[in-house]
Amino acid sequence: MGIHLTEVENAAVVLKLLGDKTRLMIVKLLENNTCCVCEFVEIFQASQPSVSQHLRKLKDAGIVTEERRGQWNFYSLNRDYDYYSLVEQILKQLPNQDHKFKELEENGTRISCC
Amino acid sequence: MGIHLTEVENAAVVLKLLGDKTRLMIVKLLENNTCCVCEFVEIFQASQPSVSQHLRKLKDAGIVTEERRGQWNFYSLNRDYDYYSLVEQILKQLPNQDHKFKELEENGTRISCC
DNA sequence: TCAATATATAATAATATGCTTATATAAAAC
DNA sequence: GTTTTATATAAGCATATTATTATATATTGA
Repeated sequence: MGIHLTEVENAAVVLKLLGDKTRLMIVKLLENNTCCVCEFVEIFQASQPSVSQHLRKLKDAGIVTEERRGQWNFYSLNRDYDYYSLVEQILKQLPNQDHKFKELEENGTRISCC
Repeated sequence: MGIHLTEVENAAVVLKLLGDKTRLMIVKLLENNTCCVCEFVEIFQASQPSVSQHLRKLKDAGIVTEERRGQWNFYSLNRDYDYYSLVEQILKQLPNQDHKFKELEENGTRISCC
């Protein structure tokens, strides 16, 4: 988080990052899961670069962490993040989205990596 | 809130609105106070139209309410707002900012209306 | 009625954002 | 080693956002 910013300003940065439907859904899905890029591409029916760019913003901010496993990059919620409690409280207000993963499986579109 | 939007999408709209340091501070200050525009102009050292435009966005979304009293427009947090619990939880994560009002009084810059 | 005060609104310009397309990288499979 | 798969990055463009400047409105008080 930038130097010289107040707590409120830092929080505003976090909220702005979560103030995008794709990123907010990514973070909500990561609440209970570790996912690789391909799953998000399927779930959002979005382009790979678009998803990748959203993930990079979240990673650069420290909200999520990235872990390379072979060909795949797995993303997780960073529970050591300075503003994790803010993120946590926001996620608690949102309905569970884990059915998205089941839909992928049912459609047979769940990529084998994940 | 727009039609056809999911709960997560609606929440993203709220977070985007609060993802601006000026608007987030406005809403935090309104947590315990009812304020008119001139106070915000003083506190933020911002232009009157800038503050007015931020307040309009918050009002249009339903996050705050506006009440005309004579020449002045007083703004309050809308506790009947659909996503008030989300707003409330976010504000709980932020440090109290009521000292801002005391600073105005001490500087003698607190406008008489408020 | 006229001037002052408080505020809203409109127009504009600068900047930021998010997507697409194209390309680069890196690991795995053959 | 060449191809395939998964992903990242870069460039470009369209749109959105925010501040400024100028102006309009509405209330108050002389």
